Amino acid sequence: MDIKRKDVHNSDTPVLCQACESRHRGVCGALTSDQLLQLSKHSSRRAVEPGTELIGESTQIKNYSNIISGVVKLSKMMADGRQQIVGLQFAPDFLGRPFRKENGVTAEAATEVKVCSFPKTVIERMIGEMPELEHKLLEQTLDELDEARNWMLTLGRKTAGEKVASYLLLIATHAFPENETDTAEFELPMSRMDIADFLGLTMETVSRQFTKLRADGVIRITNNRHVVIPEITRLSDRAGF
Amino acid sequence: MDIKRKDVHNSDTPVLCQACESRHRGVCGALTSDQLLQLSKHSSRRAVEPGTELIGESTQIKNYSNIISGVVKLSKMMADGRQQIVGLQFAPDFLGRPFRKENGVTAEAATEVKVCSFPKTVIERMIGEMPELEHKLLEQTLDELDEARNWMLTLGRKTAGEKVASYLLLIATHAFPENETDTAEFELPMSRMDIADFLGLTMETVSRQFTKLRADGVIRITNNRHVVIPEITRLSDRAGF
DNA sequence: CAAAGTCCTTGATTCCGGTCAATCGGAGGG
DNA sequence: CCCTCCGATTGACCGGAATCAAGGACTTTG
Repeated sequence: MDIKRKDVHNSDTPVLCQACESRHRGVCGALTSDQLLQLSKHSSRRAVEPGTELIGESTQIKNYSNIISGVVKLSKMMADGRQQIVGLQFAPDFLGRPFRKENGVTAEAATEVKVCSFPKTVIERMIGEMPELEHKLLEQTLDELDEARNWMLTLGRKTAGEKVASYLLLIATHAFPENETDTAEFELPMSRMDIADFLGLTMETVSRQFTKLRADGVIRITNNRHVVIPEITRLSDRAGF
Repeated sequence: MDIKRKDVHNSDTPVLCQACESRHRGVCGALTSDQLLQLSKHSSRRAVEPGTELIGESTQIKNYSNIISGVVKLSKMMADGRQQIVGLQFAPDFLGRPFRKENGVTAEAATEVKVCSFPKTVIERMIGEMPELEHKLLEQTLDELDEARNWMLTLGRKTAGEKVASYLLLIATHAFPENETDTAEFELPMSRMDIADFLGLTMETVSRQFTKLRADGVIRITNNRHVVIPEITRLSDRAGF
């Protein structure tokens, strides 16, 4: 596993987990600063490169993590290699399946990812002691369930064109949580293959749909990853809602 | 709304909610008998016919329910009428989206359904007071999320044949939670159209796949709804895992 | 029992997206 | 600079599921 030295802290030194102070959706948003300090004694931060497997589908879970930055893809694979990405997680989401030994999905870094991890035992004890923490977890889980169900509509009933438009809107929304203007500009966090695995399509079909959006003047792409959407309402018309 | 008289109780009379005593996954499994009695004062039971809408996609939620018996389908619809069933709920699941005014999906009775409902205000107060209740909710929500993600793999990556086999296995599993033998026999809780909407297919394709399974001797069907699967392992080979 | 209705099945044809294969283009290395 | 590598694009063709259209089985109604 590839760990950048500068981002690694010895897990015995008390480190204030910075991710947990800032935003609303991470596990630690529910904690007081005292509790945070407690947790920090057991936490360790690290940064990993794109492609690094953070959690295996049927490996034992030894620790839970908060995502500090980057995008994590959750995926499932069939015996013959067919793959489906079943969710994306952004900072400051919580990573891990509580109350189970295995978590049923593979978590893999899509971009460079920084995480802040705690041992399973510590976090599960804290859940038992602090109802606010469990409440936070319930809220995130309910949000993830809503997202999963939204995506099921996309997978089951949308055309390739609508799927790609929906994907771009999803990423644009996460890149600019409260965008006022009608223009969006961002880096795609995933390869064409990953996008295909997320949309239940092939790489080639995704590529053709990008080409069509480009030809129609709805989007502009440079370096394969950098996207500009001048009028995002024009794109959402194509997503089919 | 069609309510069978004999199943309706006046919500002012204290009624012990029987659904809540028996099984493990409903909300009330976490409650003591005293708490149950409390809740019963505000609960009302009713039975509805197949097709009855229990919760609208964007209607205000006034109450939450436990499913006592029957199957409830959760679905989403696009502006042009395309529909996707995003989940099935069986007794003793909890029905409703806590902490939100709207719940984003339509809940509709697939079979005859009996539910036990409580006002939103009562249950949300109880959640705040009783951590066990919130824990129960978190566990159900996590299970539903696992199921949703499993189904995303089915929707995105399986063929029509594999989808239908997966559906039959899902229903067989819920009909016989711990089936020892290799034979399964049950009633399909949904029409061909519903199954299609669940699998992201058309009615015709579902029908053809049933015909093929019948021709291959994997299943037997009578009255369109009654299914016998002599060797369920032979079916799961076709589901693709 | 006929008529109508609902749900399901079957057939003929079309078309969207998959498959297979060639090519492009930027990044990096000798 | 050429060469290779890798991801993305493009093209030709194919196939699985959708679409359109009948027809069948069963139930309900008068």
